[in-house]
Amino acid sequence: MGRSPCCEESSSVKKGPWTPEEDEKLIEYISKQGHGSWRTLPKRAGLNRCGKSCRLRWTNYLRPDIKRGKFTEEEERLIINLHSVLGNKWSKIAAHLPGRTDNEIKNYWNTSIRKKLLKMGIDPETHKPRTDFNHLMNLSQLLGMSNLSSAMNTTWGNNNPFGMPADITQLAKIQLLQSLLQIMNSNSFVNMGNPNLLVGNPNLNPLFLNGLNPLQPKEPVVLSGSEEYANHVNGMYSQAQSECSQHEVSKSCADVEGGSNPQDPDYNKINSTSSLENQAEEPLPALVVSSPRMGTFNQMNNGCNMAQTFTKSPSNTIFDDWEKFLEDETTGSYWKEILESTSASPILW
DNA sequence: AACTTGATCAACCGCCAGATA
DNA sequence: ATATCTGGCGGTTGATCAAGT
Repeated sequence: MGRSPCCEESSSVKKGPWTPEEDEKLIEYISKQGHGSWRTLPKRAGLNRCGKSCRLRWTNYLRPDIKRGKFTEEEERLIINLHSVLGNKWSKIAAHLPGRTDNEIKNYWNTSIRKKLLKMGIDPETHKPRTDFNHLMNLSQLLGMSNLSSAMNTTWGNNNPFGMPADITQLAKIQLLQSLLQIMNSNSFVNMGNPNLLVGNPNLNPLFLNGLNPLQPKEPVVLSGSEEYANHVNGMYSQAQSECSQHEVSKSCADVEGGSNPQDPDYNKINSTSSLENQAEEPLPALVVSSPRMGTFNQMNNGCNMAQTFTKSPSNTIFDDWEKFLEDETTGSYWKEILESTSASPILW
């Protein structure tokens, strides 16, 4: 069976933006008669529109309880939170945000949140760190440019036409580090569940959480762009996890469309061990950089043959960038210090 | 001022599942 | 049991606007 037409085949119903007059007609009709059958509504209301179009206009725009304006931080957090549990079930997510429509939430996700998460190296579909090589290659190329830029600076000084802002360079380095570690995490090289990893070793402390720039220790980090958002999202995730442990998500999800419903396909997912609760067992790595270890790095390199799977960037692989990065005089001493001190401490990962 | 680019969002399209004949 | 209808949903498109060049 093919798709059934939502409107009379013969009718030349109007499409496109609604006029104020049409809105008025629709509001007046529904407020007096209720919508009844959407299919027959347009005729009854004197509208030359498809029933589907009327329903959409009403539910997404004209309904009296629609909330307008920017999404609040609280709403944004809730959306990310719910999306991690429900996925692209916009209507179910919308059920938790009074006055917000599924369409609005979907748009907001696609235009804003999704991009922010991607920028942060988080896969918006899985809510886990991205490990795709394209992302790494982009960082690698950025890093390559920064290396070139440094070289040019050395040669040309302030007249370097390829000069890149220092914070961009550092951001690229940070993100590259983060991505590499995320790959290691996803390949079980790192036991992120081990609290010692982040807490036990002072050098392995989350590098951003203490507000210090790992590349320039003792200097406060000037948060801008994605770093700022990283902290923001970090907050969201940690709060989401804590809320989840307080059953907020389970509770709110169970309330979807009139309460906990064991027949709801999402019921088990939501009410048993929710994915967020699973994350509590297998917590999401914080959006921070742990310090690198050459031992593990080699292990990764050998164990996965990852370097072989990389296509070479025009100048080098990310491992070459890594090497350059570690050799970089401006950052080298700090990282060498970390490497030395961590190699002396028990292997945590 | 003109043009380009990117972001936003209302609206449409097509599929699906449940209801009904 | 099957065909058809209907409402709902998620994905996508395109118009509009703002910011940048």
